[in-house]
Amino acid sequence: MSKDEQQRPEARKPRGFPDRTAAVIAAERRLVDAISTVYQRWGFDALDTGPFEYVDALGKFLPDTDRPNSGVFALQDDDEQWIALRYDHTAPLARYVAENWERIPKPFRRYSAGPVWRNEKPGPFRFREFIQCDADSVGVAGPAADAEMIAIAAEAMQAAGAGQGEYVIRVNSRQILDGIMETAGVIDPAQRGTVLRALDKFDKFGVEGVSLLLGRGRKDESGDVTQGAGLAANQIDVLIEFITSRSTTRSETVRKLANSTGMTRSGAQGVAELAEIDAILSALGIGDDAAAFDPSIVRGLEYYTGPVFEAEFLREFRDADGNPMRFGSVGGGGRYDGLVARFRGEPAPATGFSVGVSRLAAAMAATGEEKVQGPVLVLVLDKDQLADYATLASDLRRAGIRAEMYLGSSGMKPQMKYADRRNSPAVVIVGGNEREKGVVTIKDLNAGAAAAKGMTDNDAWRSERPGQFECPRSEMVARIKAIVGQP
RNA sequence: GCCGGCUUAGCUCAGUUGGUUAGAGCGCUAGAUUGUGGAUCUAGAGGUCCCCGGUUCGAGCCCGGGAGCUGGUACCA
Repeated sequence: MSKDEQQRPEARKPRGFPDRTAAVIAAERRLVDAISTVYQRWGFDALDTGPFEYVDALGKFLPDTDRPNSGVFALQDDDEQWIALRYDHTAPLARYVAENWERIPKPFRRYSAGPVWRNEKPGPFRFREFIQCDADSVGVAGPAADAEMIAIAAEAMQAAGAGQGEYVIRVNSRQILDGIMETAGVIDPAQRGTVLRALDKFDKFGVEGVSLLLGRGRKDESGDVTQGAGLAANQIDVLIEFITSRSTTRSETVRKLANSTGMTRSGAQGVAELAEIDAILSALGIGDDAAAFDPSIVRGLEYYTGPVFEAEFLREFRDADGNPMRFGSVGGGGRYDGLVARFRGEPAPATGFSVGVSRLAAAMAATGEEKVQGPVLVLVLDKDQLADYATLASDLRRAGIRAEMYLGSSGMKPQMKYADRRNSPAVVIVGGNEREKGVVTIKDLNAGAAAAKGMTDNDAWRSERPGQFECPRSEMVARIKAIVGQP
């Protein structure tokens, strides 16, 4: 091995930070654009904060303040203060609002789209950097603001391309969850955390799995055991009955919850809020299929204080190997009344919603739903005619058509292959014959490929030249516009 | 983080009890075709058998350690 080779770095990529292809980027832009438009229309103003925040401003919600790098990406600044990349848009917003409290209008409504970073184990369609599209209202108390947020979430999902029945916003209330835990006799805060996390797994593990997690614990596929909450059978019954009390309509679910025995004061208040949210959603035209009440929704732990909601994309995708894959949650939000107050000591109620754009975009690109059309390619056959080829490409660009002159040094066949790989819609061919006649030859590559499908004989394929035609130079732009579908 | 599986050509994978020069399909490059992306045929290029150490006359294969990938689980503010 030469010295040179020993010093050569290995070309490798840190995991969880995917290289994004043109198809993914196109999907991301389309989603960010569509969702931002919804937020804008509902009266939110754009506001972006920087990528870094002080660790203490990101909050007590860090899992372990002694190890500032677990969960977030943190580093020590010149002045020895710890700063960290934001893990969502909500915490930075709370800091901004607290810092600019005297200047901003209240209620304060803003949206933001941009990357956030989480230092966690990445998985399929789960990244350490991803784009979130976020809307928040600060300074608004009461269920009307939450109902609005839920309606916006539904609109955002539709804007992202989810049709009727392809998505659902599941709604629950932290107050009701607190109430039911009190009823079940779960008092210890640590145990409450374990119980909430167990309830949140209902979607994944069903009644049986959640019961195990609430009781002794559960063994996973690999044989590893998850410690349970250690509840007694009668306590587990109360909680299981609660999370399965979902009905097909919001009003029926509310009725069931209201009638459930031993409901506490906090629980009753939560139920009353859901009833109000239901009424407003109905007035806004949000049906039971678009927004449902689901007692098994929990969403994280620390900062939510009231209604919580989760957006689920129901459409089934297939991965590269053709295996069906479900999305699950692509967004979430809820009421977080304590987050701004943390900085100020006076109440600042708030509610918000966030869509995880990157996962959606990556899946859409993976399923081929998002395909990027390449440029029209002007082939270079005679090296002494470069100026002429450059003019042809320029004429196309001036008409708004994506076009390039071939810049390599290869022959015609490699140029055709290049056009194919770029997913070009067409190539422009001008050789001696065409120049003499004052025409160009245009080859519609998609039409050519379609026509070639039935041909098995090479000579026929050669002589027929499917998808190919000559036209006067003056008609080139118009003919190519027709091929690329541009008016 | 915890538990499991995997790692051989660009990709997907064979590789016998530990035995000479490690294979296939696909892909890639070139030609058959003066100027044509598919198909067919022909030829060619392409390897640190993940890394380090051990056992052995001999290791892709056995043993120990490490790394990476992957699935489950935990965490997900």
